[in-house]
Amino acid sequence: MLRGDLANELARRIADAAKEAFSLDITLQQAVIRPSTPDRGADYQSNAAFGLAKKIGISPRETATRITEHFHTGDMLDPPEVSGAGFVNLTLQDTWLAHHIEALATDKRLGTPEVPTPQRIIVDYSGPNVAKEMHVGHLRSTIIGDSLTRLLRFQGHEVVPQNHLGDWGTPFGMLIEHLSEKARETSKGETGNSTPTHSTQSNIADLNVFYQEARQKFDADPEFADRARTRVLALQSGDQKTQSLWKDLVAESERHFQEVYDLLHVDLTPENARGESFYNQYLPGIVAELEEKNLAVMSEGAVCVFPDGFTNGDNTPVPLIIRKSDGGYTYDTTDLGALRFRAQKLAASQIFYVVGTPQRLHFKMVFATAQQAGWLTENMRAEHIGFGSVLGEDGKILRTRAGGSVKLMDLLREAIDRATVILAERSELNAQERQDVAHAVGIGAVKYADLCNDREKDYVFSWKRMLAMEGNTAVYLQYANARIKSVVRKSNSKVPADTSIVFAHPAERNLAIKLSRFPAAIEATTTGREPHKLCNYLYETATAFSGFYENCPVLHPENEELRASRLMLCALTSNIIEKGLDLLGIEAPARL
RNA sequence: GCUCCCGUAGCUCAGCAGGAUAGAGCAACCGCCUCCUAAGCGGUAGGUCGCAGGUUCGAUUCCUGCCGGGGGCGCCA
Repeated sequence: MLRGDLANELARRIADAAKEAFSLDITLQQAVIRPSTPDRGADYQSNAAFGLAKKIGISPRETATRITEHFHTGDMLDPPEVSGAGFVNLTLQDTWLAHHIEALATDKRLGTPEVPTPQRIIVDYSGPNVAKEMHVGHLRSTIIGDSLTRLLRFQGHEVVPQNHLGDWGTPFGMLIEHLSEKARETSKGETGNSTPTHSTQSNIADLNVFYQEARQKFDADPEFADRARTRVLALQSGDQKTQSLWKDLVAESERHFQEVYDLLHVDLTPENARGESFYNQYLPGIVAELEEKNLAVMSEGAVCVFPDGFTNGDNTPVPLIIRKSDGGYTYDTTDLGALRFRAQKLAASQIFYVVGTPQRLHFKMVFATAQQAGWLTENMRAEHIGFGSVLGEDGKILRTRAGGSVKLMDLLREAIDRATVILAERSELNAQERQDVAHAVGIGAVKYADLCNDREKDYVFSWKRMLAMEGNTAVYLQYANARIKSVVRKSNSKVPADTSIVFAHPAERNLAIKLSRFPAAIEATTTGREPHKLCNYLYETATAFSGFYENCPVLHPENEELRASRLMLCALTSNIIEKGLDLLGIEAPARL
């Protein structure tokens, strides 16, 4: 078997042995294959005997022994050994492992199988607000969503990213009114001969300042507030002048978003953007359909859905308000509209929402409602991929010293600046080359620090740790890869395809085992939508490489066979690290 | 009040379809550059896995309760 998790093959053999020994059919799960705990002299172990022993009525140890007696090693494994209370230790044969590595070295997919039935999957991520600068609150959604998109595509799925922009709602009345006034002031101040250029760009140099100005006016000036409210109505009723100003606002914001995405190397474009406003056209229909299906009812003047299974302890049902008593719609309605659109018009079979965990209840209720309405089915699933908050070193939500939200642009620039300083201290590259590398290192550090923690938990943002010269960081991986690249460069030779892998030192075999587990890492990462598992795998692999690098001279070994073998290990390791980093959305410079 | 999540080394985190002596990285201490990038490697020290019960041959992992922290809960999105 070239592609797939080796553990599956081992599980099959354990299952076969169990069948022969006890005439029992067990699943691959029940074979309980795990990578063996280190320093126990085995590559994998099966813990199947413990579960089986009870059914059969003999001791786990005896069960394990019977399994080993019927186990077919083929040329893949050494004879299995029983150990402890009933563990079956499995060790790959060196020659088999060597041939396997040789095959992986020439496999484009590095042993990773494509999914048998590709699906169209919507991934909803990033979702910044128009007329506001992107801030750390958007960081995780953007980074995790991007990585998931890459992972799913690598598996062979068709991914349709959707950037659900916050481009609608009552604040837009005040923003548009403010924009309108600023435009008037500017044109008054300009001299007659100046070309009446499209003025919005200069008017909104800083989106946050712009928003704050509008808010201040709204709070301080009742007449302005009135005009703002009128604007909301004008916007909703499609007033042309108002619509045009709104579009300017959206366009200007999208330019800003694009800058951030470019800096992050996140492949989101305006084509992926469908703002909340897009779904306005469907909202009355959503309410009507839910009423028709007897899912929506009037309650305290509002139209509500009370999906099954959501009560507030005292058995009062929890509502999804889909039309307010004033006739307006809420994000409950919009999310239902977006979901129906994605399921029906975009014909997705899965919809992933990469949104923070505080929204968990909301999505549960939206999905439950969509199920009752028939928009979601067995073959049309939605999944909330929640994530925790970014905390400051004080353990509270990350903020600036002034207490404001941290602008994403500032944060990313600082990451690059800090990387630049570090490179200046120790890089072998010239100033010109260092620029690109500083970008890769700085942005990589931010992304990796985010992705390497359990997605659902909060994590503490620390420059010191993420840009640390040592430890489990993006730089460590990038550095390991750069060293490999350097060796390969200096070898001045291509690795011949007919190279034989030989294990002369334990570090080589140790590395080989890690390399063979790339498919398992991808599998675990995608099924759980947990990028940190890929991070952990890459870190372990890079560590294994460091051990190899310390102990195994590549360019000047004892003989030519070793040189070729080691170069092949180098090349494969580099390919895996680069592919892994790529799936995390992180660049791997050839030199540091 | 109801509800969800979290609590593992001094710090930051893995591990948790129950399984062998609980792993990393920082920080501390001790070593290793006439040799492929020392942003590296090896070693020492550091843990009642919040507390108490329960299920089990076996629990950091599953269940219950408690303590501590955070989030969410009808007209913001």
